[in-house]
Formats: sequence, C-alpha cells, structure tokens
Amino acid sequence: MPNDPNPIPGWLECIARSGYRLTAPRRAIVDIMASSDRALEPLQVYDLGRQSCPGLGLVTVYRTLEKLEELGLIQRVHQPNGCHTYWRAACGHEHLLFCTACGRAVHFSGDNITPLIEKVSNQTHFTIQDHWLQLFGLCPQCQQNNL
Amino acid sequence: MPNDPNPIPGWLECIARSGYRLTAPRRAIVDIMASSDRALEPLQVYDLGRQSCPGLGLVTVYRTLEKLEELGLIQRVHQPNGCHTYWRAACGHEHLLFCTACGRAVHFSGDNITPLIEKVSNQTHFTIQDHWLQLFGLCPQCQQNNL
DNA sequence: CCATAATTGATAACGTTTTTCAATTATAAA
DNA sequence: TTTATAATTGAAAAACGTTATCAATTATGG
Ligand SMILES: [Mn+2]
Ligand SMILES: [Mn+2]
Ligand SMILES: [Zn+2]
Ligand SMILES: [Zn+2]
Repeated sequence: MPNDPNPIPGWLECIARSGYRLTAPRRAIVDIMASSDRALEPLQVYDLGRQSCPGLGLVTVYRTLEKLEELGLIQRVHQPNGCHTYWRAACGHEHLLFCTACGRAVHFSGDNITPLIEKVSNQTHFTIQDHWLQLFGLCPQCQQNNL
Repeated sequence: MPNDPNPIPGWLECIARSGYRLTAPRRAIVDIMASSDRALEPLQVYDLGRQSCPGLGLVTVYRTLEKLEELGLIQRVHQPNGCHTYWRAACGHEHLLFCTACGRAVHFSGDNITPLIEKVSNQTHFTIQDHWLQLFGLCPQCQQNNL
C-alpha cells in the first residue's frame, strides 16, 4: 500500500473494521488527511472540512484525528515551531522530511542507524527501543520561490 | 565545557555578558536547569524553584526558560506524549537519548547521517538544512526497577 | 547613595484542547 | 422496511498551558 494513489477506501475500511461508524464528518476528514501533501493543524482540517461538510464541528475534528492516530493512519508531526499538526502515517519504517517554508512533507526510508544505536547503547547502558529522525529543508517549489 | 561538573558559573556569566541581570529567581532556575538529569516542564521548574526562592512566580519561570533557550543554554525537548519540557542544550553536534519511564536524558554524538541526507536530497530534490534525531529507551535504573 | 531601566509577581487575557450533554444517526436485529 | 440501540454529533462550558499587562521592586552603573 505504499504510495497508494487512492488510500481513502482503505482508511474507511480500517475504520469500519475497527468497529467505528462511517459518518459524513469522518468521511470528510479522511478525505482531507489521506490526500494532503502537507501536515495540517486541527483548525485547518476544520476549515477544509466545512467545505464539504458544512455543519462540521471543531470538536469532531479533534475526536476524529485522535481516532485516526490511534488506528495508525495519521501521526502527529513535531516541528521547531510547534507540534500541532498531523500527517498521514508512514508505511513501515520510514521517517519524515519537511519543508520549513510551506509544510509540504514526504516520507523517506533507508536510514541505517542500527550501528549508532548499538554504540550509544553500549556507552550509556540504556536499552534503546525507538528512534525519531526528521529532516528539515526546502521543497523544490519553495526553492524556486526564494530565488 | 562538555560534561562540565559545575556549569552554573558559566551560565550566570553568559546571562550577565548578554546584558541581563542576575536576580534571585534567575539563579534559582539556572541552578535547577543546569544540574537536572532529566527534562523538566515549566511547572516542575516552578515547584522546584520555590523551594529555594519562595516568592517565585510561574510567569518568571516561563520568561527565564525563554531567555535560557534564546541564549542556547537549554533546549525544548519533544516527546511522544508532549513537547512541554526543557533540558540543557547540547555542546556542538549532539542528539538526545531519553528514558521513557523516568525522563532521564543524556546527550550522545557520533551520528553520521550525511550520506543519508545526500541520498534523500537527491531523491526528493529538497534542500536539507537540519535534522533531528532522538533515541528512546530505558535508563539503567529503570531497567532494574522493571525486573 | 542615587537614578534608572530591567525585572518581578499578581492578575487578566488568550488560544488550544477536553469535557459535558442533549439531540441525531449509523448499524444490526426484528 | 421498520425498530431498537448505542455510537456519534455539535454547542456550550470548562480546563489547560502560555502570554500580555501593569504597578511595585530591585540590580546595576555612576
Ligand atoms: Mn529509522
Ligand atoms: Mn546529527
Ligand atoms: Zn515548500
Ligand atoms: Zn529511567
């Protein structure tokens, strides 16, 4: 399912299979989160969502984002200037690369920090269970705009 | 200055040299932040600070943490369950390893992700300017306690 | 010691997130 | 198709972490 051109049916199925109901607000939020090319804050999801689901409430956005995160479909994104955004979750072992100018995000894979983890574990006597790696930069479009 | 057994004088000098005044609240907060072995939230700094500086206000904690971060003496720490804590800043190019049980933190160095950055940059056409790396695990003490 | 501007703590304001609750609605059973 | 049920909803209020305001205090240099 990596780079699925239309992940929305899969997300809806995941929601239903988990025993949650498929409602208009949830469909609207899934549409937005599954297809956005950048990380979004709850208020942005709310504004976008009201275009297709006019009565949508902000509280429902928070609740739905929480559920999508719990189902592993989206993940919270941490940035130097705040940690209030969400983006679709990685498939397998991938990390995030962000454009600091526009928020556009991509996943990448291929980090090999196992030797480093081994070394740090030996030096510190910590058991290391997880790691975060994030790259920050400028996307091609924003490089153009900053010329 | 790495692993300075007593970094407090250096922090105070840094504050004074930057044109800021040395006050009792600031000394109390510097004492706490320079010697803590774990990341602390503002409210924790406040509670600890009032032990040696009874009149200390929470607002002063926020203002002082902001200043220490601006001076590069402390840094905000991002964790899966919140990004409200601060810890002393790294010396040079270092990253953080956290105990998920007790919050104890250590710096480590020696990551070499330059080849990865090169590869991802070529694949994505992003210009990559910065990176975050954090390791999560269990410190020796917490491994003992969980036996 | 004095003059001055920086700093302080109390208070109020702020924006984000969570809780509460009655009304609505998706779903499965009849 | 209808009905019963519990899940879900949006509005309102509350809670939370953080920031702005302001008069009183205090560190600093002269
Ligand atoms: Mn990795
Ligand atoms: Mn590095
Ligand atoms: Zn961009
Ligand atoms: Zn620990």
